[in-house]
Amino acid sequence: MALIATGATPAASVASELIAQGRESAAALEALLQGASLPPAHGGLQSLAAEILRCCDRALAVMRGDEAESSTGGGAAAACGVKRKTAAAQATRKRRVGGGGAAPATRVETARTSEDGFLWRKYGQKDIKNSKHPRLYFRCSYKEDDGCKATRQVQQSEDDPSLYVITYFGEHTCSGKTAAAAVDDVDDDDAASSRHFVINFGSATASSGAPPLLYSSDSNGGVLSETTLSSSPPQSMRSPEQDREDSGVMMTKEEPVDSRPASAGSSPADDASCASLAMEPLIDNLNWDKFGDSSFVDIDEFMNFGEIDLFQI
DNA sequence: CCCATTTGACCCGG
DNA sequence: CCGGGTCAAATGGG
Repeated sequence: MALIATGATPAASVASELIAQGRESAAALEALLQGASLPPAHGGLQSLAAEILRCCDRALAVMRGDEAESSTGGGAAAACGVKRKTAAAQATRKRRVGGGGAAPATRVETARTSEDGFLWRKYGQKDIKNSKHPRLYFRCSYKEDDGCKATRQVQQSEDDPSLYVITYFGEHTCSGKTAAAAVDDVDDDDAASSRHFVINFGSATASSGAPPLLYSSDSNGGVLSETTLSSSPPQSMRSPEQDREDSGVMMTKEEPVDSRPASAGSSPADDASCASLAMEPLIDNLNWDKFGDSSFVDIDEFMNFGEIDLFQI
């Protein structure tokens, strides 16, 4: 349950973390490029970003010792299947979001709320045993109708009040609509169909053969779901103010409760598994939209990559 | 009036 | 029985 899956050596952990950060950046870059509605000429840039992303992924996989799996694209699914047992064991609590499927989890620590581009609706809050701060539960806001099973948990870090631990579960099955819709909102739905892009990791992925979204790992079970953040689409709707502070996370209120004795304990609580994902049609394309209107710069505001660490659980 | 959040109850697995 | 996750009625805001 160490924070970092790569428990091997400290150095490895650090390296892994760094790579993860690099991956984040690459993903962000890709997202930006994607969203920038650049002239076709820039397609190369995207591929490049995708390539970097891929390399990071592979590096991470290798460090974890999963290289075999990661390299085997379709294998990912297979690998997952193989690991299924492990996964199943861990994913004891199926009841989670998807009910049926175990969802891969990605844990992210961020200084600020990370705007991942999706709209989340809070559906619960719970005080956790050894945490001073409550854990907030969110699910993809966009219509359960659409059946999007993505959820995420947000909790303020114990030690560092300025950090928030955000754990993502599940995939955004709302692919077609959610993200796009959200983005569209900016203008309104009227524009609906016309303006959303679907990121095509395909090429990158294809080459590696692995679905960009998940990687199976070993017992520790981490599955690295696609980077929640990086990929995050833009979508800034709602009130500007909200976007930033409250942004997806909104700790607006619970935050206040900051001082309280607690021993920490990094609880690995999250259960994740790759299992089901593999089975289902890989959703390799969340819809990303342009970061739109605001311009890339915004991304900085939304997420502070420097402060984000991605962990596999 | 609509809808997201709030908050306590309920449910499930360990 | 406990801890954690989700549901759902009530509430507040826009």
